[in-house]
Amino acid sequence: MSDTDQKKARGRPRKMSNDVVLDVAMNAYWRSDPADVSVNAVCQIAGVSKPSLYRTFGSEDGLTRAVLDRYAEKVLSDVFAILQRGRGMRVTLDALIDFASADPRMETGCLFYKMRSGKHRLGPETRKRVDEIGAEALAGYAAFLQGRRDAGEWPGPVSLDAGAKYLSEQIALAFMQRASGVEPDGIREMLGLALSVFGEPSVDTPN
Amino acid sequence: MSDTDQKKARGRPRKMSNDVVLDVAMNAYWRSDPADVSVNAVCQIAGVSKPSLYRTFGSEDGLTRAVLDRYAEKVLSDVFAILQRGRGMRVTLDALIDFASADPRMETGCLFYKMRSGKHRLGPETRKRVDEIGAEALAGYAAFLQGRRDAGEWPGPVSLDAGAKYLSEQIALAFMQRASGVEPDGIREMLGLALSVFGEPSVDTPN
DNA sequence: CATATTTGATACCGATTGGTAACAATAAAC
DNA sequence: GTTTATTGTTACCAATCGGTATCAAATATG
Repeated sequence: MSDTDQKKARGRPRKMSNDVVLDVAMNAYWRSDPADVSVNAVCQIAGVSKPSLYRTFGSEDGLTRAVLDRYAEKVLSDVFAILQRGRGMRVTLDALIDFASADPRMETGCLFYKMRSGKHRLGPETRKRVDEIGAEALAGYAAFLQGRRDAGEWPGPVSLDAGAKYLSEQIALAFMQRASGVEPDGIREMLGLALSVFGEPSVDTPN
Repeated sequence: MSDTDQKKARGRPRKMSNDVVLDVAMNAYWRSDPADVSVNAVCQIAGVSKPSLYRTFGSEDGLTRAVLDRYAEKVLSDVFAILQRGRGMRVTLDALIDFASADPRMETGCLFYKMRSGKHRLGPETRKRVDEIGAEALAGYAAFLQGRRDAGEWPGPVSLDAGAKYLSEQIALAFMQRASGVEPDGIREMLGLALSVFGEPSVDTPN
C-alpha cells in the first residue's frame, strides 16, 4: 500500500490523454446528440484509433457513461451550485432562468437532458447513471424548495415533491428549447411565466 | 373530363389497402419512435413487401410524411376541436389537461411531438410538414387565447403570442412525459400548475 | 542494448440500414 | 383467352453500425 502501486506508464506513451478524448467526445455529443455521433466519428475527430478507444472505455456504453460523468462534474455542478447558495426564492429562480436561457455554454442545450430524452438508445451503464443524476437533481430542487418553505417564502398548497418535479421539468424544457434553436429572450419569457407560480417576479403586475 | 378519368384499379388487387399499411406504420411509430422503427420492420408487421411499399410511398420520407398526415387528421384534430368549441378558459384548459394527461390513446405520448423532437432525423418532406403543423397548432392556441381575452377572461400582461407558445409547449411537455411513463396523476398535477398562470382552477386557493 | 508494453494503422467481422433490379404470380380489362 | 397492370418474392446493393484481430512502430523500464 505504499507508493509502489502508482501505475507507471510503461510502453508507448499516449499521444492524446484520456481527458482530451473525453472532452472532444463530450463536445461532439453535446453539440448534436449522442445518438447521432458514432464511435467512428468520435475516433476521427479526437484523433484516436478505434482499438485504442475500445481499450480505454471498453464499449460505447463505457464511453458515453464516462462522458456523462465528466459532464456532470464540469457543467451540472454549476446548476447545483446555484441551488445551494442559500439565496432567496426570486434571486435563485432568476439565476436559474439566466443560466438556462442565456448561458453561452448551453447554446446547444444540455447534454444530460439530451441523454435523458433518448435514454432508450443508451447502454445500460449510461442509462443507470442518467437515472441517478436525475434523482440527484430532483433532490437538489427539493432541498432548495424546502429551504424556501422553511423561510416562509413559499407557502403555497403545492407539495414539495410536486414543486421539485415541476421546477426540474421546466428547466429541462428550457434546455430542450435552447437545443431547438429558440431565442434566449423567448425562453426567458416562457420560463419566467412557468416559474411565476413560485411567486411573482419583482417587476410587472404589482397587483 | 367525364367519368372516364376515374382511375380504375386494373391488375392484381392489393391484398392490403394503403390505409391499413398507414395505420400499422402509424401505430408502430407512435408506440416507440419513428427513428427506432425501420422500413424493414414496417414492411414486416404490415405484411407488405418492401418494393410494394416503395412503389406506394417512394421513400421513407414519403411514408413518414403520409403517416404524419394521417395522424394529424385522426388524432390532432381532436385537440383542435377542443380549442374551437368556444367554451370558457377553465373548461377548455381542463379538457386539454384531461386529454394530455389521461386519454388512453395518448398512453405512449404524441406521435407529432415525437417527430418534432427528433426532427433532424426525418426527411425533408416530413420535416416541412412538422413545421407546418406546429404553426397550425400555435395559431389554434393563439385564436383560443384571443377569444378568451376578448371575453375578458384573460386580462394578464402576457402577450398573445407568448401565451400561445407557452400553452403549446406545456402541452408538448405533458405528452413527452406521458411517453416517458410518468403517471397520469403526476402529469395532471404538473400541467395544472403550469396552466394556473391563465387563471386559478375553480377549487383550491380561492384567494 | 534488450525487453516488455502500449500505442496506432489496417483490415476485417456480422448485422442492419434505406433502396432496387428481376421476375414470377395473379387478376382485372379487353 | 389474351393482354396489361400490379402485386409479392428473392436477391441484391453500397454504406454504416459497434466491435475486434493482427501487427508494426514506438518508448519506458530493466
